[in-house]
Amino acid sequence: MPVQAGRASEEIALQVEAAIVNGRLAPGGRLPSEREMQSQFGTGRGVIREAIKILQQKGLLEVRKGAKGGAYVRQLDVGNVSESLALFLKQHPMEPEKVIEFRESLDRTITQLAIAHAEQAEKDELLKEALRLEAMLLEDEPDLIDASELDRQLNIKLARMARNPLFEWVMHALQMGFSSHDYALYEDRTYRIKAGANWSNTARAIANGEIMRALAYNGHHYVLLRQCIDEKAAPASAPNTGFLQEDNH
Amino acid sequence: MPVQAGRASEEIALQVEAAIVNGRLAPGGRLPSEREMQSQFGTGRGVIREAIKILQQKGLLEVRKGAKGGAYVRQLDVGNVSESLALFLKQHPMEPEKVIEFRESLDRTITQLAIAHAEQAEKDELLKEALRLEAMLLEDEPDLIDASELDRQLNIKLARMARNPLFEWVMHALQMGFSSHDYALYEDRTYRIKAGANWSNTARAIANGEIMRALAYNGHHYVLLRQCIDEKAAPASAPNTGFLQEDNH
DNA sequence: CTCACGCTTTGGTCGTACCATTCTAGGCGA
DNA sequence: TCGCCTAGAATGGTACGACCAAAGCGTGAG
Repeated sequence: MPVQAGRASEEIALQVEAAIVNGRLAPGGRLPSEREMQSQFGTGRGVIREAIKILQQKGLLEVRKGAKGGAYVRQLDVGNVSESLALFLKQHPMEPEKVIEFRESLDRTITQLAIAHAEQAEKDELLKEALRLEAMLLEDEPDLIDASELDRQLNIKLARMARNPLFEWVMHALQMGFSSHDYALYEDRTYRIKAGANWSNTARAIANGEIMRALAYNGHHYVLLRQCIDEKAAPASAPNTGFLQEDNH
Repeated sequence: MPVQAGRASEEIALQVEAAIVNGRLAPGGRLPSEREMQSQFGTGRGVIREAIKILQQKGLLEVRKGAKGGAYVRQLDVGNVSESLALFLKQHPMEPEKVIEFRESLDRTITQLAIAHAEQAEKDELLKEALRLEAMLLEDEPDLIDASELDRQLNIKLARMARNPLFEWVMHALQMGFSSHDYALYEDRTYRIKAGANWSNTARAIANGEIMRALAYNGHHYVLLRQCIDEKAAPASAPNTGFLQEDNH
């Protein structure tokens, strides 16, 4: 059990991670207390704490304090992966066109899969939410924060309807990485009205199982998006700022 | 600067992360030594170390010891995202069909973009490598490790030719997450020969700018993949195992 | 029977000391 | 003068010990 390699904390983290991945430590299970592990591994407590911090950051552990506290094994969710990708995207700003290109490709497949795999109830639900978004965007002074949040949820919902976790994951990550960007676009009144109408048209086509029509509306969404961006880019010539501008604490 | 919130280390980690993402700390830059930060933040050294461990795990920092050592800001690379995804996939095993579905969709777009955007030299290079892979897979006792590595590189190369980093990154992440699977498939002699031939056909079509032909071969790849997986899933009992074994050349 | 208090467990933080590694500068020898 | 080599400084890595804060649990008073 005891270790003496270069970085003891990472070694311990690897051992515990292996135990978790191999199922020897099931989700919900609890690791020994730090002081116990300290003596089990024959190391100082700081090392144990650092190992736990590593696994906590990976999303494998959840730490609670107090009696009956300790490190509990957690079930990973897409949030961790999305967060990782989002962080990466923040460090690698890229032209909006590239993001659009990617999302457009993704969206086409998702739409088709959703039509094929999702329950009718889900499709109706999607339509209902889309109509709600459209109504929201038609108001004189819409709450843009709420609207873009709903937009995000619609995208996630649609991705989930594709019944393939990978699409859901990537869409989730993209939403996290570029949320601020989407928000800015809705400030253009013309765009938001057209986009809202287009969302409900898309959702209606999906609900009716009209694949080609859904894809057409889907494509139209990206036409609108590109038009809007081209207009915004025309006056000022700052191509790739915008993602890093948010400076909150 | 000093903090007193619940988890001091996470608070500090957030502050430093914000500084990095906002560009106040450029990649290659160096953070103060632990003992300096200890006094700057008015906290114990353990807290500083844990904060650094968090950012190190996120891939934002690289720590070197000795004189001129310390925490250096790192440029994130896809490796971190891939690692995160791989871990997630380990805890959430999903049907190969879902992965294939996703990759197939991605591959179609990548192929089209690559034909449209890549230089002719790159396309020729791709073809050359594909031919090398095909020759490799035709050997009696091919080195499957090398072959699957080359396969991975081909996929990455093609993704890079699409001139959109997002495709490259996602493809990279997928390759890392499923490397073991790919390797196993090449053990099937029939599959690896057909797949090798198909790779060079695809690359040739791309080099010639024949979009539809390239997409056809691309689709064929996934037909082969699904056949191979289906056979492995349903061993010996299938009535047609016999004639699928014979080679086609 | 209920509620509050205090005890126990356990993570969170601080401080110090010492070790291991790495770079640097200055001295010593050829 | 040039080059190697060693001593020292800077810095992360580890250990130990102490105390604080939160959270659960049990017991005793009302």
